[in-house]
Amino acid sequence: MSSSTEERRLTARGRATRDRIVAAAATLMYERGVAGTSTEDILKAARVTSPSQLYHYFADKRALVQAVVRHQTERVLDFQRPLLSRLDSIEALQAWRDAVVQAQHARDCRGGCPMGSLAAELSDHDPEARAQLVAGYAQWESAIRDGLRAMQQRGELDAEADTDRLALALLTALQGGLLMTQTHQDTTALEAALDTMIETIRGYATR
Amino acid sequence: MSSSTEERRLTARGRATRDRIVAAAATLMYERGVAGTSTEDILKAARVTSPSQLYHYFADKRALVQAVVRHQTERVLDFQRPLLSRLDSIEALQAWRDAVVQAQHARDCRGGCPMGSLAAELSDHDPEARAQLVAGYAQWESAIRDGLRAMQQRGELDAEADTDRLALALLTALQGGLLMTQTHQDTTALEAALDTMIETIRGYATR
DNA sequence: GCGGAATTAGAGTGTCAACTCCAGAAAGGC
DNA sequence: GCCTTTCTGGAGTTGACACTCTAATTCCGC
Repeated sequence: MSSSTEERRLTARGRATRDRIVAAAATLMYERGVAGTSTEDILKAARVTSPSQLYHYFADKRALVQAVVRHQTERVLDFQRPLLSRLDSIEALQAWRDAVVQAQHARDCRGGCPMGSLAAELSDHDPEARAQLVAGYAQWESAIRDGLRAMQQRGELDAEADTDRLALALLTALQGGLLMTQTHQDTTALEAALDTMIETIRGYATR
Repeated sequence: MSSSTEERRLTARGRATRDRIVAAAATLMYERGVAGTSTEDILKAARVTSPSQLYHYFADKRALVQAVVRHQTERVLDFQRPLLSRLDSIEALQAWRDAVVQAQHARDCRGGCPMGSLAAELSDHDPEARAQLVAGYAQWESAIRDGLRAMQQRGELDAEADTDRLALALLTALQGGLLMTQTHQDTTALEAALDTMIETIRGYATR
């Protein structure tokens, strides 16, 4: 009973195949949705020969899905944190915006947010997955908030700016923008949403 | 070959059962997702006794899904348009915001946006459904834009306010807010996103 | 090296979902 | 009324998918 899901003792090889399964599942579920990817396809993609291996590491598909949620949360935060941790100006905020927009183009505007697509599919029917996603969003939100607060403490932002609310609004606009990017297959909505949010934040700039 | 999907001649009874099928499918797919609802469940909910009836009106499940997309788009716009068409002040904009937030509470913050959930699930793999959704969002966006322009023409909004961009940003923030509402099971993110957007718009108010 | 645990193999099972077929009942058109 | 088309009923088919079982193999600590 180490972490939330008790992980039995894993040998190096065991961990490797477990990781391969999660990574393959994450990729496929991102591309085809959770319901749209079969365990068989996952095994094939992970170069694993037998279903018994999957069920050796996971109780059932739901448990695997939860591991995928954790995996994707980690990936997103690993991408976001370095950009957000050094927010020291409106320009840095715009650099973050540009990086996000560019990341969408890099994947041809398909797939949306790795967390957001899981959220849309799972929130209503998988309480554990939902809880994981809420926790992930909380981390993301606080990374943004920390960035804004850093700006504020540097004196770039007015002291009365509500960084909590702005961070949440920014994250929310981003989620909407990523969904719209996926549907429209272009980033104009994402750009409009982020730019308008940044415009509001700029309104609090001390200049 | 009348409309996009050729509709054969339908008798009154035929149209009635077809409508019942679409309505039942829409409800179930909204609650359980498209992949999560079986044709069998749809038939049961629509009080239709045989699968042959479903396949009499729809070529396959995909075709039914597209009808559901149209159905939901219409429902959303029917709810939104009356609120948006009489935007004549910042207060009216806030009334719209309140109505949207309240609608989420009315459904216990579950389900998200009827169009957004379909968009997340279908955009990447059903081009026809995606096209329908893009068209639906365009209508929604222009309803918002018309409202903002009306405010502008009344002199409530500065002439240099970019209503096109603001409308798109508002819709995008709303989509993100509805997704976050679904995941968090509360409306704080939705409120933060919409309020921040409205704050920006207020910045253009001539007062 | 040896004992026990972790890992892998692969065939198999039961269920369920999408879809089909054919025949019978209702309903218009004239 | 009759003839054509629409609509409905219900049994059936096919495939896929999540998951199981038993047994073999590898690994690790000692």
